[in-house]
Amino acid sequence: MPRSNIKTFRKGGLPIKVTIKEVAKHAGVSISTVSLAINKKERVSEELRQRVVKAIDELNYRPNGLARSLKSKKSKVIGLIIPDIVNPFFPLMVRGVGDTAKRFGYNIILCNTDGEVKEEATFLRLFEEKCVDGIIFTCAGRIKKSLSLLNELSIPKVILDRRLDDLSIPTVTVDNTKGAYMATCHLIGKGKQRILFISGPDQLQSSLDRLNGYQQALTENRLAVHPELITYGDFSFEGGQKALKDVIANKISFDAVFGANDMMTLGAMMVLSEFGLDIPGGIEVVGYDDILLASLFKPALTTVRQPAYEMGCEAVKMILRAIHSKKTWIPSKVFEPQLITRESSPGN
Amino acid sequence: MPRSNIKTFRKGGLPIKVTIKEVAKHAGVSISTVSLAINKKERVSEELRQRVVKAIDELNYRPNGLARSLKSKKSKVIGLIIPDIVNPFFPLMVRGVGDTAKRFGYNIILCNTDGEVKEEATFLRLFEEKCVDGIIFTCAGRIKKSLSLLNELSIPKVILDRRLDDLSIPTVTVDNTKGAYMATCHLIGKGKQRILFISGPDQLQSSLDRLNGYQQALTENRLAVHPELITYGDFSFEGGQKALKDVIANKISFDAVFGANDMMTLGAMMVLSEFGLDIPGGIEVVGYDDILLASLFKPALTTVRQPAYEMGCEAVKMILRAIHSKKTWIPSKVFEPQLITRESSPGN
DNA sequence: TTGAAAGCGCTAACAG
DNA sequence: CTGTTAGCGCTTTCAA
Repeated sequence: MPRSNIKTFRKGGLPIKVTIKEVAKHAGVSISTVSLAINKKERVSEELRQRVVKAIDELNYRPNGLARSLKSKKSKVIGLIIPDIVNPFFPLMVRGVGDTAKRFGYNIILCNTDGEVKEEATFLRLFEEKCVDGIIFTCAGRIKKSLSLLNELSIPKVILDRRLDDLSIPTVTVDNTKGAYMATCHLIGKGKQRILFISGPDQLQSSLDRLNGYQQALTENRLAVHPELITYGDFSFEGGQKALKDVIANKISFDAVFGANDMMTLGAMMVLSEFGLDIPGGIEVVGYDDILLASLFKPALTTVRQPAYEMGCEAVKMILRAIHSKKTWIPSKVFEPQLITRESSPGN
Repeated sequence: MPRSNIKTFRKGGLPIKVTIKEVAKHAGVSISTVSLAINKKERVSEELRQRVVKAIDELNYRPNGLARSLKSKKSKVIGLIIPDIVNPFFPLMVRGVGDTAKRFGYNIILCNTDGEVKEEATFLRLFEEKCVDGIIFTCAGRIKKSLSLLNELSIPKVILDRRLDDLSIPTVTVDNTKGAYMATCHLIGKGKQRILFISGPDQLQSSLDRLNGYQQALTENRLAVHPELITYGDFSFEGGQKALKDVIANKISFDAVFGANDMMTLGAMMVLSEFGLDIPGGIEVVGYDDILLASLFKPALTTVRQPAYEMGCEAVKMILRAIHSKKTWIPSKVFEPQLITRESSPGN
C-alpha cells in the first residue's frame, strides 16, 4: 500500500508538494476525513485518525496555507507598518508584536515606510491583496493624511504609537503629554528655570503632545514659556546636534535640555560636551524613549521610558480582539510613561 | 449598467470583497479577459482593456493574492529568519532585505528565533505552509544543526551572515577571518603586544573565524598567542563587561582589547573607564560590526565595519536569482570587511 | 462517522 | 482577440 518513493519528482528536479489528496489515498480515506482529522480531531474515529496521522507523517505532508486561507478567509497574518526598523525605538516594539503574534499563531509581514506617506498606501493595498487578518499601523506623518486610506479598508486595524483624536480606530499609545510634563517638572524641581526643549517634527501628534506637556509644566510652575527655548529637530542624532549648535550660535542661554526623543538628546549632549559644558554639573539633560543607547552613553541619560515591547504586545492583543469579536469598537490603551533618572540629571 | 451601490454588505456589516467575476460582469466581458487585462495587457484590445480598467476602478477591485498565489505557485513573499531584531546589528540588514525585496515586488515575513534552534524548525515549517518563494536564513547556533532542516525544504534559500563549509546552499558573508586579522594587525602596528581578545559564542562559525584571524595576525607578526588573553562573551554589552571584569580580577595584563562584536567591546570599554584606564592612552580598543552606537560612544570606537545593509540587499538578489533561474547552484558572495579608525584606537 | 461534491478567486490552456 | 472551462488545495455543507 505505501509507496516506496515518498517524494515524486517533476522534470525540473524539485519535489512536488504532497497534497491532501495523496494523504487521503495513502491512508485509504476520503479527503474530507483527512481535513477533519487535521482540523476537528474529535469528529473522526480514533482508528481513522491514526491512519491519517501516519500517512501525514510518512508522506511528510504539509497543508497548503494558501488554499486553506483562500477557503477559510483567514490568513493568520498580521501586516505591520512602521516608519523605519533602523530607528532604535522600533526594534523592541517589533519584537513585542512578533512574539505576541507568534504566541497566538499569527505571523507578521513587516513593512518600512521610511517616512514616506505614499508608501503607506502601497503597503496597505498590499495587505489587502495578501488578505492579512489585521493591520498594525504606525504612520510616518500626519495621521489625518493616512486616515482616509485606513478607513477604506475593511480589515481590522490598530494604530500603534500614534494618538488619534476621534475614536474611529483603536490606538496603543503612551501619554506623551504626561511624560513630557513629568520630565519638565523633574528639571524644574532641580531648580532649572530656562529649560531648552528640542521638539520633534511638528507633523507628529506625539511631538505636539510632548511640547504641550513641557509648556504645561512650565505654566503650572509659574515659569515663563520662552519661545526662543523651543527648537526643533527631526528625531535624529544629527538633528539634535544641529539644534543645539544653532541655539549656542544664537547665544541663547539655558540651564537644562529636554529633548523629545533620545537620539536627538544624545546628539545635543555630544555638542554640550564639545563646548565644554558639564553634565549634569552645569547643564542637566533629559531625553525621551529610553532606548538602549540612553543607558550606555556617558553620562547615562535620564529619560522618559516608553514601554515599547509591551506596546507591541498590546497592539497584537487588540487586533486579535478586533478580529475575533465582530464588535465595531475596541477600547484604546494608553500606557503610562516613566521617568528613569540617571547621571545626566540625577534624581533627588 | 453600473450598479449604484458599489459595495455589497453582508450581515456582519463588513463589505464583501469585490471579485474578478463582478468586475467582468460590470465591464461586460468574461473573467478571463479581466485576468488577461490585468496580467498580460498586450493581449487584450485597447477598447476592452479600457472597460476593464474602468470597472476595476469603479468597483475598487483588488485581486485576491491568495487565489492568485494558489494558482500561480508564486507568493511573492520571502521568509526571513534572524536571531533577534533587537540586536543592533540586524535592523540595518533587515532594512536591506526589506527594501530590495520591495524593489522587486516581494515582501517579507520576519521571524525572530531569539537564539532558539528549535524555533527555526517552526518557522521553516511555517514558511513551507505559507508557500514563501524563498528563504533568507541567519541561524542562531551551529549551522550544522539547522542544515538538515533546511535541506528538507525544496524552497530556494540563502544563508545570510553565516559561513558554510560546503557549497550546498549559497551564502552571503563577510570575510570574518580577514576582518579580525586586519583589526589585530592594526593594533600590532601600534606597538601592542598583549592584545586581549573577547571572542563570541563558539557555536558560531563567525566567532571561530574571527578568533582565527586574531591568531593568524599574531603568528604572522611573530607574537605569541597567549591563551589567557582569549576570553569569551555572548555578544551582549553585559557579556563584554563581565569578560573584562574577570580578566582584571585575574590580574591578567594587556595593552589592547579587541572584541568580536561592538556591543561586547563597548561593555568592555565601560569597565575600562570604571577602572580608570585611559582609552586610547593606556589601552587601545577595537570592536567589530560598526553599529551606530560605535560611532556615538565616547570615545568613539574603532571597529571593523560589516556592510549589513548591502548584505541584506545581496541576499535578496541572490534568492531572486535562485527563484527565477532553475539552476541548482548559485555562487556565494563574500563581502570585504573594512577597518574604521576612530578615537579608541586612532589610525596612524 | 464518513464521503461526495461544491466552491473559495484566480490563471491559463484551449477552442472559437 | 475573447470566452469557456478546468483546476490550484483546501474546507465544509449535505447525504448516506
